[in-house]
Amino acid sequence: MDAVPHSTGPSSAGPKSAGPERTGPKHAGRTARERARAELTAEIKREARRQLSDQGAQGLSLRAVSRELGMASSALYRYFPSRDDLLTALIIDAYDALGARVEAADRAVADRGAHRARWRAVCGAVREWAAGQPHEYALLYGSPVPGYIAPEATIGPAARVPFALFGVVVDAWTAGALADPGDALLPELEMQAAIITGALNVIELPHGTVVRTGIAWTQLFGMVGFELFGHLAGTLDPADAFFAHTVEAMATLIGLPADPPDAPAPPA
Amino acid sequence: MDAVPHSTGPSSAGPKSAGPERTGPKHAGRTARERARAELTAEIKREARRQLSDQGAQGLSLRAVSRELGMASSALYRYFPSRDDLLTALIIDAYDALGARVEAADRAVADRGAHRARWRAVCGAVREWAAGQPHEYALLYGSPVPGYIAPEATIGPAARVPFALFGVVVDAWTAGALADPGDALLPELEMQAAIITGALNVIELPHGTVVRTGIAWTQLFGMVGFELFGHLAGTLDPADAFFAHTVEAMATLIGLPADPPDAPAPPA
DNA sequence: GTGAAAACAAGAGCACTGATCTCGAATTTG
DNA sequence: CAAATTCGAGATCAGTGCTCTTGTTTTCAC
Repeated sequence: MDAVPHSTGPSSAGPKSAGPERTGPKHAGRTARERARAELTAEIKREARRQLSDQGAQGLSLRAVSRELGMASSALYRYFPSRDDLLTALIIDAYDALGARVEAADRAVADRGAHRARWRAVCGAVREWAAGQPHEYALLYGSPVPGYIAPEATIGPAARVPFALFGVVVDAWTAGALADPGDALLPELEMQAAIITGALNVIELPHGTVVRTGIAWTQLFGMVGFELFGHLAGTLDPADAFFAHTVEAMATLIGLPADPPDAPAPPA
Repeated sequence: MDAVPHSTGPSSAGPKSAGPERTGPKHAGRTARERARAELTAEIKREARRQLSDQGAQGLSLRAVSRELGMASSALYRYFPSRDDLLTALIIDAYDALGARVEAADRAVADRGAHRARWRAVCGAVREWAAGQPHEYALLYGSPVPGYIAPEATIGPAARVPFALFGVVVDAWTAGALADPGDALLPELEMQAAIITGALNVIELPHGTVVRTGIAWTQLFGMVGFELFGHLAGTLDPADAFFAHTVEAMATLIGLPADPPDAPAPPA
């Protein structure tokens, strides 16, 4: 997600003081002060998320948040050193919310061997989440907001969706349901596919399949973003059919076989 | 810069009064005042675009623009009723710049029958333009900036890229170089494909091909956006190979045949 | 030409914003 | 209990988009 290793350094969420880390993450908020701090932090984020959902990142105002919470604006800086840090915290939360939703959608498919149904579920979950929280989606996948350097802490949560997508493909492959497309790859791409395969903790996965899944990944977010940001208006605008069709087309591109007949059929 | 004849219309730049339209669009700036107005408008946009390229839409400040131009900030409102209107003007210009670049890249392929080469050229032009003006790309395809309602005047310029993509496909089809993929489409999608086909002024085009081109269109922008916004970092980050490979894969998905041997070969 | 009408630039001002600093009050820690 | 730390509030600063008023300049019709 971000190329610079030290990213924000001391400027990410939370107070910069290394502070009372001695207890470790045993249970939340030992002292009353710590508990109050955690609660207030959560409350700030909740109110900020509310404003974000209302008017987008542009309309998120520290002063408005503090006003709504009945505190001075300056007090907010004890919890988030800057507006961007608050935004970063919201970004991480949003990545995690989306990731959790997607993973849940995958898990909800009872038949773990119905790979195409799982693929549908994962893709559909992305679209549904985006439709439900358009501003948060825009925060994650739209233009980077400030000058911005994506903090290190976001790359983990951000990877959950591609992990879910690749998880389905890996399962299909290890189940023997996938054929090697036998694509010829450029050397650079071959190496990158190898790195991805390694990150997936899987013995082997045809590199052509890896790349095709990458194509489907970028396609999915391109399509969802276009729908959400109005670029499909006038042509593919009610995008339900286009989306459903495309998800199948991408599954076919990867090579996911049709599900057994008792699996949930494609919508409509 | 702008292609639409009356350019801004009543709602964007310019005073709201219908004013001196009697002369018609014969030649730019008849009276001295009109000429000065046109020049200043262009100068404002130029300076605004400069600031945009520097710090993104977030960093575009009316006051800074006026300061740089040596005028009072209030005077700027005679030319653009609001900051969003200035942004809208920049958006339209950017769409046109991108569209012109893409169309030029297509035209630059001498052999009009080398459809795959033209496809490569068009896709590559999108990526190159995006890399060259990341902030303007973000303005067009990132999160909608204000509360925002895409003004009517943007849809024309915005359509130039998909038109260029479809143009290649239509040419390939009319040249008999394309096979009907014979995709089964949902009724809604079938209707939308018919609408698109109608908008293309082409007698017939297999609806499956239309939809596949739509898939490639969304994939292209998803991939370019992901690269530009850093979502490929750590995996497919130097995206040249991935991009080249994917462009070919999408051309294959549509059914564009390989070019004749004397045509420019795929890069690398 | 001349006088009315329209367009214009500038300045003051409003209601905001993010951010910093200082100063008492509360709380945790030794 | 005392010292150290954390905390909240107020004042303040520089900056923003935008509006309104005032006086000047240009244009247009007679």
